[in-house]
Amino acid sequence: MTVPRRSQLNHLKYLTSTAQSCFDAAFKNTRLTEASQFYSSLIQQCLHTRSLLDVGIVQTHMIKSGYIHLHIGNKLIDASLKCGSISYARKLFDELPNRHIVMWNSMISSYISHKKSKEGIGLYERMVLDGVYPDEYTFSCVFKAFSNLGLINEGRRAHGLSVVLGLEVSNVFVSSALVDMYAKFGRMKDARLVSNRVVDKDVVLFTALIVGYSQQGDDGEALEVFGNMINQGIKANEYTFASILITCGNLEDLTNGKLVHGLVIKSGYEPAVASQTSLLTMYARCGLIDDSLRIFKRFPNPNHITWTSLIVGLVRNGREELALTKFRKMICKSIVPNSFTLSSALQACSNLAMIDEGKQIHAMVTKFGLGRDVYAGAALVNMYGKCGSTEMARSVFDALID
DNA sequence: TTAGGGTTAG
Repeated sequence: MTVPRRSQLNHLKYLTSTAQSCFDAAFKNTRLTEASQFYSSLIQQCLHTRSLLDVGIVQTHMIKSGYIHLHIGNKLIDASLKCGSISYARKLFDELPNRHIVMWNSMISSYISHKKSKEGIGLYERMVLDGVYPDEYTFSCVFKAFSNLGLINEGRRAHGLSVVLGLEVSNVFVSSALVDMYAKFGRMKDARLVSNRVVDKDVVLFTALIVGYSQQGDDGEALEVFGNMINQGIKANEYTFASILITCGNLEDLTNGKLVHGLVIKSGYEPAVASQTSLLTMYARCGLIDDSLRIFKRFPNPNHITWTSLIVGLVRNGREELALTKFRKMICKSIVPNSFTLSSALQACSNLAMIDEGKQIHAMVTKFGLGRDVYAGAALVNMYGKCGSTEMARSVFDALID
């Protein structure tokens, strides 16, 4: 049997609907290794077409011809995931009598990366109950799911298992995922303990630690960690620079902010959107709003985060009128504002006591489904209160706590 | 077979 080409998948579709039995008879005469090669090639074609329908056709044919083999079954699951259907992959996964660790990991990580942390953890727990040992790939994705779901005790239990299996600090992917989990739970002491035990630290581990300290309000420690990283000869990347610039901004530390800006240019990360946005925020926080405006002008296509960063920076620096001009311009460009953007625009209205503009933004809050958002709600209450409309402030407040 | 970690706006 020759290796099938694109046309053979079409041919298989044709056979499936018309002369299935003739093809099956011919197929059964071939040897198993050839069948494996045949199906592998067909699945490969499904990956090119990214069509779940094709995966289904191949699967149906495999079942009908009696050729279901673990190796091929795994390939089918992989193809279904790559075609974007977790539910179809899960159906195949549940039907397989023996599952390879790779497939457990593929299923779990697909759930978690598609914001289905609960399902991912459910499968992880079933894997452990089934006596399948999680490996470094399993741990590198499940810790994120525990922090997404706020399950600290379960996360700590999984951490314990990774220690027992000798994977806690021997694999930096596992360690950095652990550091990130503890940081998200606000447990920086635990994050630091894990990090200290890692021999081969890398940029991701350091970045997770820096972000953790910064988000817990310990920007001084974040800056110190960054210094340690540089001293150890580990190069910062786009993610690290974006984070450390925010740290400098929080500290209103223009000296270090400019020093980092120099490093960003030297490292070639200046064009990166996150670096630019963080630079803009750092300068705004340090009171150099004109530098922020200059950086903003260089953006060819600013996204909603960039626009919002500028608006927030302008309001912070007492440039509310320009903030509202930029806000209107952003809306004209059909960039959808979110809770961050709208609450900042409302802050500008509040400072300027512009109730009519505030009312228009109130309508947008409702239009974009943020009527129950606490930040937008608080900004509305504040705006109506400052503009002397206590009745409206009260009504928004009551709707919020209802 | 082939699967994995960290950024930017309150």
